[in-house]
Amino acid sequence: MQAKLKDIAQKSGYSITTVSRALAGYNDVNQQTREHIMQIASELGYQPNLPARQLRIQRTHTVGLIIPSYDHVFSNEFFSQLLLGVGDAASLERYDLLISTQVPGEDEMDAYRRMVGGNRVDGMVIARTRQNDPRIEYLKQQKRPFVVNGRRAPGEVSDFPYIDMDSYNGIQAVVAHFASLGHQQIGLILPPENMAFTEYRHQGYRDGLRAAGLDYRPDYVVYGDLLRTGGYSNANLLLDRQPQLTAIVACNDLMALGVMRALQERGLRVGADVAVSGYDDIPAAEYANPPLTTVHTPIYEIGQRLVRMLIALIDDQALDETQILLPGALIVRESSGGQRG
Amino acid sequence: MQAKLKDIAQKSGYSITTVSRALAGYNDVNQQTREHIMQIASELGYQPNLPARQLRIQRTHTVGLIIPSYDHVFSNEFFSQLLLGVGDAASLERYDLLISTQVPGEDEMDAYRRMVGGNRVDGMVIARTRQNDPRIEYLKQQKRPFVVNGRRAPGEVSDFPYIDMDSYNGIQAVVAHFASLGHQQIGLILPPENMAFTEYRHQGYRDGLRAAGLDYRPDYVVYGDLLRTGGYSNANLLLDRQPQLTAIVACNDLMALGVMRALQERGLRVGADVAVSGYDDIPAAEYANPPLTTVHTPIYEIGQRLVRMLIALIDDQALDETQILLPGALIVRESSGGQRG
DNA sequence: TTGTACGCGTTATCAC
DNA sequence: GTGATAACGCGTACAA
Repeated sequence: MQAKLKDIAQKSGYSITTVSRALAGYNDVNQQTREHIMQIASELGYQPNLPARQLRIQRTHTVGLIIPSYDHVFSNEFFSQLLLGVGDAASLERYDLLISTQVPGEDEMDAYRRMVGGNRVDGMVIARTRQNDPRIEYLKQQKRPFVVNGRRAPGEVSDFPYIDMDSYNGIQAVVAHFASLGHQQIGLILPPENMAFTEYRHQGYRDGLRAAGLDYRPDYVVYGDLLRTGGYSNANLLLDRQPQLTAIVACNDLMALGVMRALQERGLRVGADVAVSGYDDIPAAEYANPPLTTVHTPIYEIGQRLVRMLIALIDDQALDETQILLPGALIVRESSGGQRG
Repeated sequence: MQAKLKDIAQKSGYSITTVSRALAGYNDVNQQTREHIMQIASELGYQPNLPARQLRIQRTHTVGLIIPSYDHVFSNEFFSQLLLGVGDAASLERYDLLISTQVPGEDEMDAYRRMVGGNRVDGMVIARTRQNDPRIEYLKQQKRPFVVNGRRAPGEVSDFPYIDMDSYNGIQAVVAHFASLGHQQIGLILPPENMAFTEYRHQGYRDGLRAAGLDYRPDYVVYGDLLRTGGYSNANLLLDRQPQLTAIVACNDLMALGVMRALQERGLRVGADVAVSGYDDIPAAEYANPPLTTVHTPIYEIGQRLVRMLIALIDDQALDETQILLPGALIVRESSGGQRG
């Protein structure tokens, strides 16, 4: 049997109220009384019953995060980093983290309704926004605190707190880098079309080419799936049709690794024959062979900052910044190759 | 304002009791009444208040998992896979997952006391057992359901439900494989000394050598940290002192990737000059250059099965198996090289 | 400084 | 079939 306030009250001779206040640190309780009570509490191994407390104070001290099912497949690295950032920052504020992985068959919104509508969390972290994201509508309508990793697609209004990476800039920097090495035929493997950030990257590519005086060619551009296998198959697709390409910009590191594998199977040297870049800078990028040029994305830090924003919102504190765009840093490694002849 | 039973009761004209029973699917309520009530509930967007329900029925429908702080650093892949397995299986049973990442300063057990003692979860999943693990003692003493990934170290009694991989066998298979290729000087990079599975792997190595008629040499063995950097530095350490080594067995893939990097920096060809193997078979292993020989470990599946075991325990069902040892499968790839001259 | 009384929203027991 | 009523464990206004 678990010890509860009542047990401590009986054993100490004080009322439940006094015990509650003593343990909660109220200063209107006699010092000796408090010590006595705390002594007994620790003897009994007292732990407050959290559901009861939550019901009473209407607060859970918990933030929620739902992992969409399609994320099981790709970008594990992304989610595990985000999760650790979110989890660490939450722990520091003594918040817990409630996770639900959405099961494939189920309506995505059910998980949100249970967590939010069921009062299991004080606020939500949303990741991987898509175009017309229904989760955001729901949370706005419920008037529950939430923060988002990723803004909406270009053209849509992002009227909510978010932290996003400036992937327009990131891809632009990659293209400028390749152009400065003398590349003129630069292919692009985009994320899936319905992801919010896809068009930003597409535009970054376009404008990067223009800034370098190069033409945009639609047949140099394909949509991938953010997986290694997607990089592999799309690189083959691209090279079958456009063998003149000397550089391939992949929109994440996993796809870039797949691209490298495809090149190597074709007997092409990564870097020397075809330059390759990724995006995200996951640990595997540095350890790839050759090491992968990429854009560093501070996912862990984004997770941390998101939670701090969220907790501030929950506590009704004013936020200094509610919409943050983080620049990515270009990391040049050997997969860039050298200056072109 | 959130709709509660009371609101539905008022609007429908029935009592809270009847509303509760109608929504819970009791069959002692009139069919028309039920439909009427369900209609109103959906109009009001009713969602049951979970903390209240939890308090009342003394069940949370939640399983807990605590991520130790040292795991932030290494083996992300391990934890993200485990987490997804746990999360998916939990979702299928309509359980949620409460995560706490232990903050570095805090006493590890505090997180467990809050989760378990605070009645936030019905049971716990424990991962990465260490020698003399205090978490297991605590949960046994609390008489709370729990399942463990990993048994205790050799010599200790594992009197609790677990699923572990048979890493004794796995490493033995690797050594046998290398020996069959003609290797006679085989180095080993172990996990940290205090991890429960370290000694199993050590013994697998020892017995694998003996089975192949090779001598065990303590100076061929070092302890790593399961990180890429640990593999890198330990490979250099090993090769500085024992340049005659022709094969290095690393106890996880990350370290193996670090070993490969060290070899390549020394101008040695992975496979041809020095064979390398890892353990776990994370996705990066297949995509390494050259692809990495390793032992496949079904972490995702282990996570799933652990949760199913745990939920069975919570529901007081009898388990057919409570202690499961899964064999690992040797995956031979190019980092093995070929037959030795 | 301490105690009494009440309510958070739900489910379960019992009577009608 | 349906409805009062109590209880889960806690926090807090108010009174003493």
